[in-house]
Amino acid sequence: MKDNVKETVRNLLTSYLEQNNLRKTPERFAILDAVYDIDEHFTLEELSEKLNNEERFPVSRATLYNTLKLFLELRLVIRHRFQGTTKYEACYDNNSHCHQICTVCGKVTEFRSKKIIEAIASVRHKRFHKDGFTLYVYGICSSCRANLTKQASKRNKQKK
Amino acid sequence: MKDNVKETVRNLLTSYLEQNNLRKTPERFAILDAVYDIDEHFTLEELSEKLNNEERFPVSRATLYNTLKLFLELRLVIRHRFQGTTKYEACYDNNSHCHQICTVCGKVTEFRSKKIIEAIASVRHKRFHKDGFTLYVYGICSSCRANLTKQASKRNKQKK
DNA sequence: ATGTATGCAAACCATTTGCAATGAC
DNA sequence: GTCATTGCAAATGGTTTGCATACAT
Repeated sequence: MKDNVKETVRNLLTSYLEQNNLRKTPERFAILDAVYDIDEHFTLEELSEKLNNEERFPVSRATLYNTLKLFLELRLVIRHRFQGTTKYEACYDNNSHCHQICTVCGKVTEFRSKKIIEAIASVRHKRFHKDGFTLYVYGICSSCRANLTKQASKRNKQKK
Repeated sequence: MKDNVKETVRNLLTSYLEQNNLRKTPERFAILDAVYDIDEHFTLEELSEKLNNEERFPVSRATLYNTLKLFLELRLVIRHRFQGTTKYEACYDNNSHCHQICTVCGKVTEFRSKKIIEAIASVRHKRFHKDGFTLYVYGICSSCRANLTKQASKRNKQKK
């Protein structure tokens, strides 16, 4: 992740903590840094490992949950629930991509579409100040589709 | 939900079960009917209550989970994970609305946008056959925003 | 008759909670 | 010194699993 983004989110966190009389603990900043060093989806487990290894800042599970909750409220991260597993993702300066999910194998791919972003931005909301979005497009990937076709023709042969 | 929709999804389920040598149990059809009688998000708990009361078809928790899983695969329902709670929703003939979520109070509202639907439909995917989407637009609702402003000015007074 | 589906109860496991110790202010 | 925050361990609760029974085919 770009350094200026990391700096910006650190500043966002700092001012939020100051304005709300919360404490600027080293844990919080270590976790924020780690989150913004990952360029993709990650599980809490993976984040924990990253903080434990890599000469970083080991943190308890409870603190990880607490801090990610704080970041969620601040919209510094978003949380996805893909097929049973929970994944997080840094979203500041990174909230404009869409997710394509195969409903058979569960594979998640990202894509971008200027048209979609503009369409979402153009919607006027009543009594609501919008600041981000998550789009999941569901379907079947080509390899799963091929498998399904194969299975179907197999079944037909058996019947004959 | 419109009767012709209920009929259509019953047929979809029937042919899927037949094609895959699965059983057309009364439970499955009772659950499908109940799901398509609810016009909004619902929890598994609420679905269970609906089946228990209302002269319907009481079904065990395990079967509910099994059956909803089947419906998810068939894309007869979608599953949302809102702020800790899991909600389901009938999605056949009902998959074109978007969700607006307040990140402070968690309130979820639906909205529709032809422009967004068209933008999503217009995207060409590589090796992927799209058949539905879920859009969450995050932000702050006006009442939460008002509260935040109130709190902030309170804090400022205290400091003086 | 066969094997899938159901229902119960137990197991699971990610997440939350309670509380004592720590440390930011 | 005060009180928010951390970390541990225990509790929670939604979801899954195993297995005996029921029943669709």
